[in-house]
Amino acid sequence: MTTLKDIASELDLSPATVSRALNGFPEVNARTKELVQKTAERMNYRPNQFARQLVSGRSGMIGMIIKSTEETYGNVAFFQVMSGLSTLLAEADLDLIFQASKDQDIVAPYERMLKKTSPDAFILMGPEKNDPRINFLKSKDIPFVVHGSVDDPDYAFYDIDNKQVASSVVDVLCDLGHSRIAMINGPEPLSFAQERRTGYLNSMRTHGLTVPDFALHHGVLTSDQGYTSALSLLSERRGPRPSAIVCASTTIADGVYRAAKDLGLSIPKDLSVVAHDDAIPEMRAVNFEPALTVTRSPIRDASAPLAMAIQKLLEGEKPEDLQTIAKAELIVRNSTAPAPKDRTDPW
Amino acid sequence: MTTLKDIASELDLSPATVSRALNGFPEVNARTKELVQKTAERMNYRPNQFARQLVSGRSGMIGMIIKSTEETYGNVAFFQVMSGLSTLLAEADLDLIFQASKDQDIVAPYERMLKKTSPDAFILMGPEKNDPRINFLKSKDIPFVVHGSVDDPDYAFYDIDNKQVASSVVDVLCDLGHSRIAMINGPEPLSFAQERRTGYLNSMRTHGLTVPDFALHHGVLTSDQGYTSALSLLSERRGPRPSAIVCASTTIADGVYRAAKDLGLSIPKDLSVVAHDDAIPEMRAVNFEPALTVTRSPIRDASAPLAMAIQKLLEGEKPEDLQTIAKAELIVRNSTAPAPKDRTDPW
DNA sequence: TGAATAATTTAAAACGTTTTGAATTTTGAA
DNA sequence: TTCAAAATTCAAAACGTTTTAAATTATTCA
Repeated sequence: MTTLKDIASELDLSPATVSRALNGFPEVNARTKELVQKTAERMNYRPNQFARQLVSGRSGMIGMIIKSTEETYGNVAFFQVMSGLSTLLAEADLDLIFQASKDQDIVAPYERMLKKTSPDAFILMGPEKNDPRINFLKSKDIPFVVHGSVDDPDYAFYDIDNKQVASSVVDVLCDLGHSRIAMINGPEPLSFAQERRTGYLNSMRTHGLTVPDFALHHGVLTSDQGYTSALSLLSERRGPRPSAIVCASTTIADGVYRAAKDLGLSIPKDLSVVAHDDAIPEMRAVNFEPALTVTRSPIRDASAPLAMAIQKLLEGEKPEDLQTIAKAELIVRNSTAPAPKDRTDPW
Repeated sequence: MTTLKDIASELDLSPATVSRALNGFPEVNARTKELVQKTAERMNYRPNQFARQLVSGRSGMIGMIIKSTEETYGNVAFFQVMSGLSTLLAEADLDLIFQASKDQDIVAPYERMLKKTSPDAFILMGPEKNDPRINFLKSKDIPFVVHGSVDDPDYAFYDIDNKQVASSVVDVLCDLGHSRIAMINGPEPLSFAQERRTGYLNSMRTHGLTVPDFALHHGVLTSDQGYTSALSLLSERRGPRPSAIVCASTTIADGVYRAAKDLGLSIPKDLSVVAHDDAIPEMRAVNFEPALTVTRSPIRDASAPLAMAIQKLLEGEKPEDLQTIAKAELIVRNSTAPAPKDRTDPW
């Protein structure tokens, strides 16, 4: 291991000058700078990060913690973001520390990581209402960026406009004459699901439509969940069946398609289906039969704004100035059609 | 931030003693030890990891690098291992650094990470024949554990017995009277696929059976890949169709099921199907219709032996002594049956 | 040529631990 | 009591950078 001192004594310079030469400080003579760089190269010098961190107080690491669950969709989505993020951060010489935790106390792994590795910032996924992780990081004054948003946020975040996602879809369906529009939403505690519920309910109300309790389902984003919920919605046990279903994801829509098929219902003749499309590979809305109408916002698009926000935060920018809300794109395909003539009456 | 020195001067001790007291050295007086610990607690002392790393030369981090691709199956599998691993490593106070890389040069991200964060060891997934990453890490003398194995390994690894996976399945099918047994295998360059190919070919030969070129497919582990390959195998364009297909994963099997259905073939009456089951959630072999016969070895089972090997390596144990090969369990369900009477003749 | 100024380099401190080798205190036996 | 041995504590060095404040050298202008 060659050190700064080695180079210094080799060239009869002081470590200070060598340090400055290598870090591109302006006050060092052009000739010496070049000489130092050449020598460092020749002696195969690699700065010791530990020493650097000790004096700078910065680790150059970004923490990312997830609850370890068995839910593939969430993991795939998470992985997409994490992969993109790690690539972008690497360009800024930042590394990602990942931790899956089974801990009941969702703050504990943050404390542990902070003690152990002192990440310079965190990326936090899937915020919930009054999220203790957010409160914790605020109280410790650790910079963080949230994927998602909740509670009138004063922190840095990237999110899609989930209210718009839900309401735009309701608008489209109403224009087609639907009035019994059901929703199979994501997990209740998650903010995106709450936002979409609000958007959905608001838009329904605006159109003068009511929503009975049984028409709004919450659950994990799996095909089976979609199947079960759709079966319950379409069985007519609790009232006339919806003429349209709004799905939280393409996986949910997949289950809805299966249920419709099993019940002998044709999409879109008997039932219109719309979903939000996170653009997870291998669950492509275009490949559905019939092709699925969606609001689309690839989840991997989150990586760039999150990485950007992290870097700006580290440069000292204020969290409030690092909030991004993306609009989702509406793509009408073949899973939506005018409501069946005999089924336009509201609930 | 309270430091060792703060505690020392508070108690009129030397930093050395305080350090030893907190790290449980035996030569420190029991009373002082307790006193120091109490005071550290009271003053909310947190050792500075950077300083610690500087003197110990260890980062306490484990690197994990993956090629960023668009293939969900690979990602889900990877994620399973990584999640389990991070949880287990955390218990040993080790953190996982993750990096997805688009770099053409697959060694480059290792060099970068080594320079930047100096992980104490790496975990390497999906080894290929003559893998340059392995050579690189060996040349730099960095400890590493491989998930998978290749080239008569002299390094630490965890792998399942892939030859056995393939051959046991061929044995079962032969016992059922099958002689035209095709295989839809994983990506050609990956060692597990090569091992399974060898096991499959050997076992076929042992049973006196030949394998025409067109009966052995390589490709990514997706349902669509399974569908396409199965269609080609079952179309009889290149010869009589197989009476049994061996699949590299449950996702492949899913595609095979779809193809059989589309061609009006019944499983297992017309076609037997077997797969290897990594136990990825939401692709459950039991839920197939008919339930899928598999060799089973949950990919998450890799976490524990990998984590263990890492720790032992860091304790100085020799890589050659840290090799684990797990046998897969054969579970016969309803997707296998005796070969159709009129189709027992070999290719 | 000399003074003033600008450009470059330096020595030393700092970051907060761990560890080495020496020094001090305590204990036990004579 | 005294001395050797054991137990405990200490001062200082080491880890390899960055940064501050001072010192040196080079340049410019009169």
